Amino acid sequence: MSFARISELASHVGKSITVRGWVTHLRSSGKVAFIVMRDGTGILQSVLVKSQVTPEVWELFGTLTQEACIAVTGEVKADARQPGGHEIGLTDLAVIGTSPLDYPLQPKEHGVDHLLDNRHFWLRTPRQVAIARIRNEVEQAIHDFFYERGFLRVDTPILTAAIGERSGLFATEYFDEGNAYLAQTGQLYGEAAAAAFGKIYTFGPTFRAEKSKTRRHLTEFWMIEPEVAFNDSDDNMQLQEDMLIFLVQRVLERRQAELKEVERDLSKLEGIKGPFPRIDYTDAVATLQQKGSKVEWGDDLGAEDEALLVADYTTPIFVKNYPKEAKAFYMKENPADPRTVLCDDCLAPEGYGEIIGGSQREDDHDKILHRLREEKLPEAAYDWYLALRKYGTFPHSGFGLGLERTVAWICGIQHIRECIAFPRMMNRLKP
RNA sequence: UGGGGUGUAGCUCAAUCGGCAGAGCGCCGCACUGUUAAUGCGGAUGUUGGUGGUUCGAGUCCACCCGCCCCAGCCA
Repeated sequence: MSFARISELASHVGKSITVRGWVTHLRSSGKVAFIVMRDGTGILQSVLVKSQVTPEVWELFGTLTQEACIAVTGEVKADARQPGGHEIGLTDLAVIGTSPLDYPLQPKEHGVDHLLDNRHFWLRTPRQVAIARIRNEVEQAIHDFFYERGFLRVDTPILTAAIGERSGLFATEYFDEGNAYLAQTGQLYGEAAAAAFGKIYTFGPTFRAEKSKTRRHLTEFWMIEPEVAFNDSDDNMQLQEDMLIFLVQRVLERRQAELKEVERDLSKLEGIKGPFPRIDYTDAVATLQQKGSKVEWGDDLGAEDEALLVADYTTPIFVKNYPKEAKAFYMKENPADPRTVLCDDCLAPEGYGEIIGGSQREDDHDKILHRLREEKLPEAAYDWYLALRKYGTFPHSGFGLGLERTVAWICGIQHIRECIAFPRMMNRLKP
């Protein structure tokens, strides 16, 4: 007996083959019956004609339920009516795993709470499969992008001492060392690695114990953080732009079927070309004030302000050189305006908001120590980080790309919880 | 943590002014040889999120609590 995946059926037309998978739909017209099944590579309909199969097979069909795992055997026929272009004329049927009648998901609309409670089953639906494949394409494209450009991937620790961003930390006991914290960023390690390897990137999970309940936040999310020795802030933005264009192009080239499944407006993605506008924070504030915003110089830009700015553009935009107070301690002071730092937020179009935060890093030992103290951060935990500024300090820049936010934008998905297999949110630790 | 919603059958929702708790899907039975969320006919399915209160009478009004959703803040 020879087996095939649904995606491979084109090369088996006219032959008898066995396909294994899970029942998604059952239809019967008395003497003709249909089984629609899924195997992860596609959707396949098999046809049973009562007069052409054994009574045992016909009877077995009657016992099938949604999500039963089955093996169907029969001749592969080309059939233009079918989604995958093929159909099986069933001659034999076997049940690999039965499925009771109380399967929680039906082929119809469900509420999001129910879907999240049943995320382990929700993943089986066509839209979720498409999103997962696009995410996978984006991940692979990121690796390819950096590999082709001579970057080294560095895997940074997940258990850390208290370093990183200012917002909430997840803590756990760590032997005699006191508390360990789940990493909020790999950046500081990335900076150390950049002095060893020149161009590096990290790709890993990060954790924020923020009580955020918005469509753009998860407590556990995946971040990609390149760090490049001798890149200044402008080089940094160029790298971000090149990467985003590369990612969008790759998905357009290789994931047309999945983009169609998630009903993405392709013209929006096809319009993603450089150069992306680079707007100075100070100019952005002036523009926003003209548009009626109450924002004042020195404030961080809120979601409403960001949306107002982005509305004029069809590509991502950079907002650069924010006031020092609004940003992290490690960002380099702007020589042209010391009230500000050399940084950028990359805002995706269509209201998807910030997908990248980047900056040139402060490379002056005394300045960064001063900022550390201003922020009242635990100086001892940063001793090795400060030493990077002592032994061969170097100009360098990097950024953090939020993977789920990027996938949400590329897919046109409203909430990033659908862009990761098992989302972690304030109120979701299961499944 | 604040603001705004919402909670009724397994799921998605309806229930007029406070007056017999309903529909579709799914499920069960029957019919049907080409269905695409098949169709037609028949059937079973309820602690109306919880606790109290008002009332002759509460899914509906009031109070408190709980869950969930959306928005904001925090950020990627």
